[in-house]
Amino acid sequence: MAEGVEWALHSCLNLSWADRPVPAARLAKYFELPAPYLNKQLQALARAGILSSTPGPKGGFTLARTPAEITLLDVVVAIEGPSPAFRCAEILHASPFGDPKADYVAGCVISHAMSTAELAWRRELAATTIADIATRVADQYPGSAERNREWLAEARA
Amino acid sequence: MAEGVEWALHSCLNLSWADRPVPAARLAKYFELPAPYLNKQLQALARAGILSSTPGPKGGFTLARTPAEITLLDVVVAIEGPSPAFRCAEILHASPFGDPKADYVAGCVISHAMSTAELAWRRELAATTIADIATRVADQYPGSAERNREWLAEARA
DNA sequence: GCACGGTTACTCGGATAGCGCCTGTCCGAGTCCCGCGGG
DNA sequence: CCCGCGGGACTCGGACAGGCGCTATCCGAGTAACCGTGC
Repeated sequence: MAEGVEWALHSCLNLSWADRPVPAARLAKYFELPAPYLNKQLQALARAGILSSTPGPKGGFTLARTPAEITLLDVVVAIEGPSPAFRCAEILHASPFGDPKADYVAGCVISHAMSTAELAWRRELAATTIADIATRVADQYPGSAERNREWLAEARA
Repeated sequence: MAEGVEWALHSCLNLSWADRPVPAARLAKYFELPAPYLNKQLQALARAGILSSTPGPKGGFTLARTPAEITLLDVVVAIEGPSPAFRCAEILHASPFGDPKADYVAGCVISHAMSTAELAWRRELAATTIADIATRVADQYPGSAERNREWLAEARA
């Protein structure tokens, strides 16, 4: 899986603590990441309607929705794309007894089993929101929310 | 996900029908796939202990275990490798309040959530065996087992 | 003191190289079958 | 007719190029804040 997914998730979590737009460079500084590339990932999140971007001074990125309305699946799909990891190439079309005009995405038993497993994965991701993550972090590391909000609001580097 | 996984799964299914060794070239011909590359995938399955290879004429690949003892997860792991799709890079180490010597694979809430989802996926794959697939195919496409066994036993192309 | 316009600096946004992994290909080592010759 | 042996062909096994997607980077368009000026 693309490493940018991890960055995007942590960025969304950080943005859930901030109370005003945070520039991509500031978020990148937080994890010592290359700023231009993180910017690219945040753009993808903005295109997906997860983030809202405001240009100009004092601008940056903000969550476009409530943290409770952003699931982990939303972020993963925004970065990785909507196509599933296991894509049935329908190789049964070339098999000796295969029907060239059959729909093997639906008819192939193997494809069906893999899709079922992947559905379980997606269901799990869709059941967890950024708000859930934030709650657990607050529970596990008290005070981190306030610390991070202040840090993100500090003078830009 | 690597496309070779699909080939490996279909190959295992075919081998569960065969009653004697099948050469890689014959399996490749079944799906009109490039033989040398399919051979490479089958080698990986053999290294993982899923297939058993016998050289020489009338040689080829055979299932090393009962179809009921081969799960989809076994095949996926043999091809894709054991490392999970989402690998926590522990970027929290670089964060302003991060502990450089903390274990963020276990401590990071995001990493934990992603691992949970991936575990659900693996659990689903581990619950399905090649024998299950074969049963469903026999149920859905009657006679296909016999047809395929005969075809695989035919003169090599 | 207030309103307004120009300047400035800061932000996102998309277009552009570099690298690693998967895909695809090749040839060599090993092994079993088959035919031939001898007993 | 039966047994042993050598040639041959077929199999796997690992080493070698090519292509695509993720990683990393840059510079330009747009916009809001800020400051100076005039009223």
